[in-house]
Amino acid sequence: MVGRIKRLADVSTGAKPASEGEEAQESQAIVGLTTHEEVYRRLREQILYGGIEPGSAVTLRGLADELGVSPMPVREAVRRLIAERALLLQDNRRVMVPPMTRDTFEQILFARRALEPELAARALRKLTKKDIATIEAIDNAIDVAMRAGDTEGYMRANHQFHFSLYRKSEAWTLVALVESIWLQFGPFMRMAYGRIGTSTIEDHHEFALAAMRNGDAKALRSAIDADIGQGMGFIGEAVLSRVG
Amino acid sequence: MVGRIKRLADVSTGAKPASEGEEAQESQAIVGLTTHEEVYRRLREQILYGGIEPGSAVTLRGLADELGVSPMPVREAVRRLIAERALLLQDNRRVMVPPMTRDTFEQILFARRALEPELAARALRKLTKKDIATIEAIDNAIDVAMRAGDTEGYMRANHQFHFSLYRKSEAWTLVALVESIWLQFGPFMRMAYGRIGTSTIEDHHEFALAAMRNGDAKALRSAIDADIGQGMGFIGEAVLSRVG
DNA sequence: GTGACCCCATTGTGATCACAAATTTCCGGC
DNA sequence: GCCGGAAATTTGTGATCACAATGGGGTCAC
Repeated sequence: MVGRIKRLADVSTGAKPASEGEEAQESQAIVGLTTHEEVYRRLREQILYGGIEPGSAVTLRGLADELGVSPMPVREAVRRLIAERALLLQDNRRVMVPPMTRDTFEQILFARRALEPELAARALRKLTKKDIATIEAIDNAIDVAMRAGDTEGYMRANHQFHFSLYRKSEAWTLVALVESIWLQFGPFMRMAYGRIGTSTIEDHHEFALAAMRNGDAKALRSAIDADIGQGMGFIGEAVLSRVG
Repeated sequence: MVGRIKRLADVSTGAKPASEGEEAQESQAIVGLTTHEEVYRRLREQILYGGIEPGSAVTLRGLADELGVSPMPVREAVRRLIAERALLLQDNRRVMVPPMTRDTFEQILFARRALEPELAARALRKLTKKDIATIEAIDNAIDVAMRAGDTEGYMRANHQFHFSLYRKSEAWTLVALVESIWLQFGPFMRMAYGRIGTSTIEDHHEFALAAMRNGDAKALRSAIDADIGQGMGFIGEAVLSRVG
């Protein structure tokens, strides 16, 4: 059953079918993927874009039935996400989306500011005009989703904005660290935007784009840093006021 | 077969049986651990302390036979380590300890310097006299192992030195990031010391300990930073001269 | 002697079954 | 009516089986 191209049962996951293009090969590339890998990506997206509420439990057989596969590949996908700290294995051996605490949140903020501006600066050196145009297009998509109040669309586009930049750095080790970090605050971003809406967002992407055009590493660093500070401040205010 | 206390076949893994004490509960706590967890810890240690040569392949059935368990828990343990980037799943679907490249090495160095001094500084605020004494004892063990040319003993003690400090910060999210990073350069540390020996090591632990005693965060930060720079420089020189 | 092709062993992947622990539900006693 | 305990269900864990793909080794043709 390895290379067999078996489509997963097409459940309503809330994920847009093929509007990605971000994960290098997305819509067309189900071919050749293991079931485990496909389950992993689905779950990952659900977590990253807030499809699963923090604190809510996740069961192996439940997911397996939902996706129309045996519990086996689900087990591996879930294990993988636990290792990435996107899911939490409790002492009960039950799995859930980890709740956010003020401490964790602050650490995530620190790690983001320590790593992401650097990634942006490294990417800058390899950025072509075409790359910048692509990122500009993504930023436009962000604006559209934002004005439309499309929370998930906004989150997808925002993720794309940052990572299509970071990936240009080709610093895969650092990118992997940052991806793991994003997985950990994704659900809360969704909670925040779900409460307050996307219309009030004021990101620093324009400054970042200007810095890219000018090849100004220092300015790009501050723009990314400011964007992180602003975005995380927003999330923190919206969510942490009532949580730990 | 869950809670069953089934000792794994006692294979010669090169790992000292119960000299740890570092992972909070080590020797006594096999009780109640899942087989998967136990396999994971064994593999993790082997990788962390250089028991497996970089580039060498790892097979599920091979490990399963070696450890006297079914391939199942091994699969999960390996998946987990792949997610932590301690192992690499190749396109062939074969698993190996990832080779080191100059780029990866440089990124690891950057990440370490960005995160570990901060962890040390955060730990400093919560450090008791007793904690410092413990760390001092570990540093003595480092000296002993170093002079004895006991490479693995040195690596274990060195790991303990850093993480018994970092863990005091209680910044678990950041500690997890750093643990993942250490897993990625463990095998190369071993290669380096294997080639050049441990007798020439000149760490900055004394400065770090002095800073701890004085409660001097700034000095502790520089000591840790210097220690990282020195240690990684040593590894880089020994290994990267002939690799990519 | 060398190269290509085919066969077999090895290995990862997925499904199913068996079991234990934890949770939930339900019933009886107070 | 409420609380406690026992039974049943749910759920994670581990083993075994089946299958496909990759890799290696051997053989045959030239």
